[in-house]
Formats: sequence, C-alpha cells, structure tokens
Amino acid sequence: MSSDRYPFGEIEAKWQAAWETSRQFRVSPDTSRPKFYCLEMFPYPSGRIHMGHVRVYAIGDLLARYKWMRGYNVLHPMGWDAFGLPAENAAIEHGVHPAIWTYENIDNMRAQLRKMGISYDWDREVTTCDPAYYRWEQLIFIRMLERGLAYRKRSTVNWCPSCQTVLANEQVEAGRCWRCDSEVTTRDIDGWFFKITEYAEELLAWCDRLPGWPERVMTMQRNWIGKSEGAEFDLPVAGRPGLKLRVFTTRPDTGFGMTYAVLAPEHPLVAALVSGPEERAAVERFQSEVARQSELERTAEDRPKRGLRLTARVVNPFTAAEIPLFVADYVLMTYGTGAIMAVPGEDQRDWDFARQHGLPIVETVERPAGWTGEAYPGDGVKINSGFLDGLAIPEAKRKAIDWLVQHGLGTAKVNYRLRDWGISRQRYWGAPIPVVYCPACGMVPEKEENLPVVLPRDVQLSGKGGSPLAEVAAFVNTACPRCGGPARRETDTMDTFVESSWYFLRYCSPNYDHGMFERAAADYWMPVDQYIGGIEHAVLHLLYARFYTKVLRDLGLTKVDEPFTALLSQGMVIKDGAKMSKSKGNVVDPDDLIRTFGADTARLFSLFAAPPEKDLDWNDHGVEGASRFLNRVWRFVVPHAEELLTAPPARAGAATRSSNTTSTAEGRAFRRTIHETIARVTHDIEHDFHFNTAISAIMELVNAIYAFEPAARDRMPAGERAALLREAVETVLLLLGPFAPHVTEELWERLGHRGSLFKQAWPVADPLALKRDDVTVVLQVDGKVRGRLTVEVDAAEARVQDLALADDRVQAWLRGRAVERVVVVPNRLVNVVTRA
RNA sequence: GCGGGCGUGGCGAAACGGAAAACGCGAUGCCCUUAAAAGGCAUUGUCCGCAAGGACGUGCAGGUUCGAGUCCUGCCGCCCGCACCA
Repeated sequence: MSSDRYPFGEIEAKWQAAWETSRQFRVSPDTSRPKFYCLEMFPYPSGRIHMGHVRVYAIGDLLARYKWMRGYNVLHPMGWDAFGLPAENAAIEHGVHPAIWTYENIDNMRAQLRKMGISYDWDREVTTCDPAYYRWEQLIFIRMLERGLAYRKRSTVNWCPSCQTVLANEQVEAGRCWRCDSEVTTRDIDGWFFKITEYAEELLAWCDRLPGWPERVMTMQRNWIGKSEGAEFDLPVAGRPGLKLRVFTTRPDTGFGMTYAVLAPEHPLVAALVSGPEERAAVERFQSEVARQSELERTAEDRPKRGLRLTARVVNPFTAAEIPLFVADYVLMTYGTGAIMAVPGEDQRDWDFARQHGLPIVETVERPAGWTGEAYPGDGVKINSGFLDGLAIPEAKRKAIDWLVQHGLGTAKVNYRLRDWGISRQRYWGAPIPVVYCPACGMVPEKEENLPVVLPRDVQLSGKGGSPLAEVAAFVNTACPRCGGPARRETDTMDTFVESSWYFLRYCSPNYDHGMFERAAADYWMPVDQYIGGIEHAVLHLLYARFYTKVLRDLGLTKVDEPFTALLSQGMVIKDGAKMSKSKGNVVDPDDLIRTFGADTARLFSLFAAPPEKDLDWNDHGVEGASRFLNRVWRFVVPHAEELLTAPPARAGAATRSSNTTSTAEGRAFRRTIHETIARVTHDIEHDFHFNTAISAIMELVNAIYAFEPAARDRMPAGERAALLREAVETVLLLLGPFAPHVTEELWERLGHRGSLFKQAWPVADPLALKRDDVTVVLQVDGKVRGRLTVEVDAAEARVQDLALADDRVQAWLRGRAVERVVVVPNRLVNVVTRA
C-alpha cells in the first residue's frame, strides 16, 4: 500500500512502555494543583473493543492529556461494567462459566485498550463483579432499606420473555427490551424497588443547574421525570353515600366541562361499582381482554379507545349533575389515581371517546376566531364555567383548586411520570440482594459483618427461566440473621445499572476496604469534571447515577449533589449509512486499523471526521488522509532535526520571545501563523469541543511550514530560519500531542528534549506575535463584494471610507448612482449603500 | 400528538450577523520514476465568457437588516426521545 510510512508500530510500543514504566499517569490527591476528573463511560466486557469505543476513548484521552498540559492533576481511570446478561447467555450457549468468560474478555479488551495508548491510571482499575466491589453496594442496599428507599412490593412489571427477567421502565424502548429487542410483556411479581420517585423533584430541579450538560439530554430527563401540576379531588358516586372516586387532572379549570368520568380497567373500585351479575361478567370479560394486550398493542398508533359504560353514575361537583361512568382502556392505572374526569371540550382523547359513545361535549374555553379543530387545548377566556367565567386559564386553575379545597373535595397535587426503579433481576450474573426470608422474622437484612453475600460459583444455567440462584441449595439455605433459625436467601440479583451508579466514586479510592470509598479521596476528586459517553444512556445510566449519588449524599457519604459537572454525548460511528454492526457486515476492527495505520491515526481520524456530538461517518480514505498527515509531520521533522537543533529551543509558545526575533516580513507573518494556530486550537478544544477544526488548524500550520521552509532559504539568515522553524515544529508537536500522542512524543525526543511532551506546558499565544500591521478590508457596494483594500490595523474610519470610495472598482460600480450612506466595520469591511 | 435536533459542493465538513464552502476525502492535470507505489505542485459549487469579469448559489416562501447559512414567521423533509401520562 505505502512504502514511506513512519514506523508507528515500534514507536507506539516504545512510548506505551515508557509511560507505563515511569507511571506517568498514576495520580494521587495534590491540593497544590487544580484537579480534573476526566471519565469515559466504562465498557461492558463484551470481548472486543469496537470503533465506538475508539472514538469515546480518543475524546477522553485528548481532554485528559490537554488538561495535564494545562497543569491539572488529572484523574483518568478505566474499569469494567462486568455483570450482565451476555456473560450468562454465553454460559448457556457455550458452557463456559460467566466469570471465566467475563475475565477473559476483560483481559482481551485491556490489551486492546493498552495498544491505543490512553493515559489511564491502571492502578485504579475497577471490576464490578468483584465481591470487593459489590459488597459496598450490598451495604448501601441495607442502608436504603432502613430508610425506606429500597422496598419490596408485588406489582405489575415489565417482563422480557427472552431474557427471562424483569425490566425497569427505562429499559423498555417502544415496547421492546433494550438489550435483546424482544417484545416486552407484563407480569405480576414480587420485586425490589429503589424509591427514585422520592428524588423526582430534586432530579428535575438540578436539570436547570447543570449548564455543562447538553440541552438535549436534560430535556429527555425532564420529559422522563414528567412533572405535571394540577389537582386531585373526589367524585361522589350517585346513590352510594360514602363511595367516592378520586381523580387527578392538570386542568381543574375545566371541571364544568366534565361530562363523564373514566376508570382504568384495573382500578380497585371497579368491582365495588358493578351492579348485577350480568354487568360483572361483561366487565370481567373486558378486563381480561385488556390484560391480554401486549405493551406493543396497547401503544399502537391510532388504536381506537375501547370502553364499557357502567350503570353506576358519579356526580360532577362543579355542576352537581349526575354524569355517566366508564371503564376504558385509555386510562392507565399506573398514572395519577387511575381515574379521570373526562372533558371532551378541551381534551382530544376525551373528545374521541365522547363522539364514539354519543356523549355531550361542553366547551369551557372560548375558541379563537377561525378555530376548526376538535378539542381545544389552548389558552383563552373561560365560558360555561359558573364562577370561573371570564377568567384566563391560569387564574381559573388557581380559583378552581381553592374552591375544591374550601369544599373539602380535594387538593392541589403534583404528579410525576417517573416510576420507582425496579432493580430485581431473575438472573444469576449480578450482585446478590443481601436479604433473608425467615419463617419467624419475615424479611431480614443480612448482617453487615456477613457482607459480602458472595455470588456462588457453582450454578446450573439452563436458560429455562426462574432465578438460577434458587437452585443452589448451599446459597439459598441459610440462618436467619436475627433469630438464627433456618431461612432462605433472596435469589434475585440486582440490576447491573446499580453497579454503574457509583463506579466513578470507587475510582477515587479503588482499594479502600473500610467502605464504599474513602471520604477524603472522594471529596478531593469528585465530582467528575467531564463525563463522556453515548446518548443511549440519556435517561438510563445518567438518571440512575444522579439518583444514587443523591442517596449517598443523604447517607452522609459524600458532599456532592451531582456526580457529573459536564457531559459530552458523542455520536455513533456509522459506515455505509448504518451503525456499525456484525449483522450489517460494516464493522471496522480497531485491531486491524491499529496494525495497518497505528493507534495515532485511528485516534486522529476519529477526532477529525466529525465534531464529537455528531455521528461519525467512517471512511477508509479519510483514515488514509489522517495517516498521510502524520507522515507529513514525520517527514518534515526527521530530516530537519539536525538543522532545527542548531537553533535554541523555542520554549514554543511561551510568551517570552519578542516578535523582533525576526526582522523580515515573511518571518513575522510566519510567526503570526504559529501563534494564531495556538489560539485557534486552544479555543476549539476549550470552548466548543470542536476537535475537528482544531486539527484543521494544525494541518494549516503544517502546510505553512512546508511553504515557508524553501521560501525562507534565501531570504533570511540560516539561524533565524532555523529558530522560526523550530518554534513552528515544536508548536505543532505540543498542539498535536493530545490527538496523536505517540508520534509527537517520539519527535519531541528526536528534537533533543528529555522528559515527556505531556509534562510540557500547553503553548500560549504570544500577543506580540499575533499583532498585525495591516488588514484586508472587503469593499462592498450595496452588499455585494466588489473589491478589497489593505490598510493599517485600526485605521481611522474616515480614512478607510475615503480609501474605499477612491477605489477604482468601487468607483466603477458607483457610476450613475448617488452614495446614500457608507457602513464601515473596523478591520473588516466597507459597504457603500447607493440609490439611483 | 408532545419535546428536542438537523437540512451547506461529488463526500466528511467549515463559517463572532460581515469574503459561503477553511481543513480533509475524492476527481482531473502536471512533476518525480524505466514503471509503479510513495511524494510534490496545480485545478476542482453552477452557468455565461478567450479573458477581465459577471450572474446565480446554504430545503421552500416571506420578513428584519447597509448586509442573513446564521435572527424572526410560516411551510416541506429527515433524525432522535417520549407517547392514550389525564
């Protein structure tokens, strides 16, 4: 393919070994320097890294190395999200124990990552399936149990028939399992929950206080939490004194438009409301029909609403009228009270249902002129609403709630869409839930001194369903921690998202054995200053980790309110129009890439091809371009090294040299290019994460070096030329270092430096070098570019205007027209506005 | 339906309201070479023109402005999240 390629294989191995031997990226708390905690989402040890990993770790390493050079004490750790179903499925299919499978995969992936040359502190490696890790999670589980933040209940849960386990709401995507894409069903089952709803308000409030997060992710979290404010109140059942139906609404102002009410099919009051065996039979038939529907069917688009009218009627407290009562599938038991007041005038769902069943529709908001729609959800003046008539909606809401309170019918009420986090999994490869069921004492937490409850090694994994731990007699049969009598252990394991909800805290003191983490270490390092990962975790991991951190704070373990100050959400890696995947056959193997082009090229291309938040379109030719660029740098530096060494080290970028080092205009212009590049690259990394444009700027500087070198040969003294070239080359190496660390480290050494490039200070643009004498000003006539003009920087506006008007080309366009005004934008342009 | 984002060359992409397309890929031509690879140089939005130059050009239609890819209004299209959430 290519002949003159720099020896990346040797160089990369050399510097990876050197960084490791010198323990360069091993860190400890140091209060004399600012800290920077840079973290990429840790991987699931699937066995091989893929291009998505390459991309996210290239981004993380760029930021970490950049921060090192800016003088920060950088924590940059790596570990393994090691529990989870693939290990168990591999065991079922291939008969290999999940632990063996997982640890082998970790070894493979660690070796692959090392070949990328990422600046990890490998002493801090954390593996979540290690009992020394999950024992602390079990301890916190017991603390949460004591505080009522972990609880057990029987409920209808999402069930993946393929994974044979419960799924949390966050793990169901459009009715399908997030991991295996099977259609999700429901089950009534006992399980453990974390009370994330208790933190709904705080999680929501902090969405406005994390400016370092992408708006898109915050919006998704806000929507997921789904706060709605309104009222809850009672509808008396007609002719049944004492029997009331409680409803929730966000529009209490529409009470006068309530023409019927609806119960969810599963509502506990349904049984009490049916009259006679015939209606009971009909209702039960309806209930079982609804129950049979899968999640997918229930959420299908344009699904007609189905309902059954009961004989019982309720009273609309606003109008005192008796209104019909329905059981219908469009009302969900899981939200609000499971019953609604129906206002067809202002709610489209109610409107549809009312039309279907011939129910009256009362409008309680004045329609805007020309309104042709059906239900009207918008703002307006209240009508047909008794004491609310004439009010605007917000005022009417307040007044309606006051009225409900005064009459003892209801209260203001806030509801959230967020549900408690179901963490029980009926699978083996996870952290055991540390509780015991005793016939005498009931559910009892394991004693703290008995932790960890170790996941037993010997287990039969059949894939037939049911918790595999239930078959392990030695695990299940235990003594009650309270009375000592025979008891059974909990056989469910914890959702793997529990482990990933605190691993970033464990990294602060990974070997600490008196608790989850050492307080002082966490106080020093936390929060994570920059977190980097895929958008797919926008509401899963990122919401759970925020919740768990707040729980740990309330348990007095940490002082931070939020785990991640800033989040960079990187896009997917795409090839041929689709996400890289084995099934599509469009996978690029990072190992092949590193073997062919080197890790530096793989990293540089990942950072150059697109800004990090966008999807990256993989292009083999583009990779060659990245490789070509690094070769171009190499080919300049190596042959010129001797010549460059004749010049004193530039201490590139440090604002210590004055611009008069060079006397020629070419020299000054070249030096300005060097320092403009420093400013651009720094800005692009620091402000927008625009690594692609930062690389462009470095490429331009390299192009300028290639153009300057021969041009300067006869125009200035050799010493001056060498000094300028040395400053330029060293600047390129310093700026390029975080993007392509191995080749730059090697060239840095070849320029006679001892000590790592990454211990050098990041260059700072010299203001004197940036100074220009003159600028090109664009000349416009009526907004169209007609010429250019070179004038001294900051020339007086009057002078620039005179020069512009005197310009031949401008004059030609002014012929026959009168100048109406002249707009002068200093150092940029002159626009001459004319009229006929 | 609700919320968010995005529409720019052949492609990936750039562009504080001020020169649209930087940088890279691809393509074409030339140089080097016995030849190729590698490398170097040049050209590369469309149309008119020998040229100088001109007209057009950032999904569509308007608006604000001396000036709009960028701001505003309304459409069209695509992507993502949530979804009978009362």
